[in-house]
Amino acid sequence: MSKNILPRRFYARSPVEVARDLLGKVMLHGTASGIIVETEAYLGTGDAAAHSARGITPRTKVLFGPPGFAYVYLIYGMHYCLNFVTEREGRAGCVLIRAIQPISGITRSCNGPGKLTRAFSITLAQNATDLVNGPIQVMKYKRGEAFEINTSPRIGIKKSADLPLRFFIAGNAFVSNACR
DNA sequence: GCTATGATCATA
DNA sequence: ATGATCATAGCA
Repeated sequence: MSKNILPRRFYARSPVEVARDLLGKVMLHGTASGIIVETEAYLGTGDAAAHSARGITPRTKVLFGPPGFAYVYLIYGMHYCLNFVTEREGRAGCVLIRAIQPISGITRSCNGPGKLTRAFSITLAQNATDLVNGPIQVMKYKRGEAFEINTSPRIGIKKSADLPLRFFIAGNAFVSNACR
């Protein structure tokens, strides 16, 4: 039941590659599961919008650690955001999970970064947990159908807002409301 | 120690 | 357009 979990080398690449390849994959936490339909890449270098842009701090150190770990933080005092750490140890870079299409165990909508963490009961307690061997699991979707990937600028940031680092499944109804 | 500030969302 | 609400970072 856990043979399809993505290996650590899946995450040991650039955030852009991982963000694209994450679309259509399944995320599981507790009884909740769903298909990742929208992501954003945050680069380790040259990306002023990334939390890692100003170096290692207590909060961002996991971003500089080995790939395949969760980075969770609280934003606006009320919402948690879930990221997957990419790149080899020593290099920052991560992928923000923005929207998920429910499969099971979901009682609230997940079309937005703050909403999906609430629907999946993800909090700071899951920060720095292992995606390969931990409470949050990411795996291939067996019956995955073909889909088109669209890109756009990232949402809700001020710096580097021009970069097309947001990826989402074209036409998917569960993509967050902002510019579909 | 103190203060400003968000990778958001719901409401109006 | 605005308010809710707090961990983090930057500065004194």
